[in-house]
Amino acid sequence: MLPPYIIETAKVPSSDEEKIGPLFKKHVFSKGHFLIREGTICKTLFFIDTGLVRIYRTTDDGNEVTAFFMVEHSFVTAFDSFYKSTPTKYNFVLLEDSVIYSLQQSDLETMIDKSHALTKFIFHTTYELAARLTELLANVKFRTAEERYRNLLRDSPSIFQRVQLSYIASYLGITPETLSRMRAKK
Amino acid sequence: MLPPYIIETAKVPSSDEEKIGPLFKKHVFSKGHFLIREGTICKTLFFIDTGLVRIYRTTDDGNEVTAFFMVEHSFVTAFDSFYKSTPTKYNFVLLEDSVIYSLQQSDLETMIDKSHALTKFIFHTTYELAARLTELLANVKFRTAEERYRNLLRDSPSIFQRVQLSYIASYLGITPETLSRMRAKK
DNA sequence: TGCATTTCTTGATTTAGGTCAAGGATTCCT
DNA sequence: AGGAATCCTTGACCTAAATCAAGAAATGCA
Repeated sequence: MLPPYIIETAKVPSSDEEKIGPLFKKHVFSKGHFLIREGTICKTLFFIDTGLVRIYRTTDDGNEVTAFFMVEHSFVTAFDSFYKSTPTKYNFVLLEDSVIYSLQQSDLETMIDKSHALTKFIFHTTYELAARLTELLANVKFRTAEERYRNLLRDSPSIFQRVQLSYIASYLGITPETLSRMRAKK
Repeated sequence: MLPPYIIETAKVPSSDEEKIGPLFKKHVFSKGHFLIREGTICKTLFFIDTGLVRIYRTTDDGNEVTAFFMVEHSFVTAFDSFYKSTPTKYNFVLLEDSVIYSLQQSDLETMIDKSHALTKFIFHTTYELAARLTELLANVKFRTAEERYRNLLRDSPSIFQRVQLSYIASYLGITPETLSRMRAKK
């Protein structure tokens, strides 16, 4: 079944809905569940209906680096794996109990065939992700740790309620100590 | 006309080619030409057939920050503008004389309709871009300036022949002085 | 409820890379 | 070819944030 949020937002006509609905599967997963594990090949496109996913990788020296967080109403997949069918470097783990929809890569062609509305919508969300990544990149390159922290606090205050600080630190590209110090001064 | 590289790589059947070929326009632009200027709304998807594009933005304090470079055989557009029809923050300028193809956003639907091969290919390249951005982000957050420089030198040595050093410095997220110093030691 | 584990904070010290400044080397233009 | 921009290099100094270390707080679990 197609998630109601997508039907509304992407304005998927009900004629499309009948045809592509069966391609989507609904899942309820608990906190701690891995959607994708590093080293595996990912052939699934996920849609987060409710919940929160942390995407991270492990560095050569064994540290975990949070690449980013994805919240409800986002598509996620391992970009470095999905099309190329190579093992991904990333882990996708749920930080909250979540409702997730999945679409298999093998059904993508059918989806493109049967619903332009959804195809355009996925294009759209992918470009938004690219825009977000580009923004993050500019931030981490040319803003101070303090500015990045203040901006996150301004733009996504709820993340501080939902995610432990060490993950946020590595998302910001700083150490937990530095984050702690910045929080201390008002 | 569809660029030959795409026809081959995306395996676009000649039946599709006839239908979507007319949607693409070929351009020859000189070094220094702006494909996209910040503040404008971008409704065009470009494909770089030959050449090199520098994508940069201007910070609050008036500095230019190179987000990244795109070389031949890449699709480029202002992700923060294309779908949302909001003014982009980025400039796309040619660093070499280039052959560029363009597709108007208004023709995207037709393209999706007429060629699944190309639609899939554009999905594919967009995910590759997202993978690249994610990689860059991890690099800039958790590798030293020196490591980032060495990696770039290893992975894309030709960029040093094609692009001036101050642009490469801001791509790496360092100052020109630091880049110069790193080049000096062997 | 109480113990153990994990997470967060605070302090002292170090360092990578930034800033400022001035001299060379290129490139561009007529 | 010669002068003017622009770009790159080198040096001296400084600062933001990392590292190392140890205690406090929160969370999980029997």
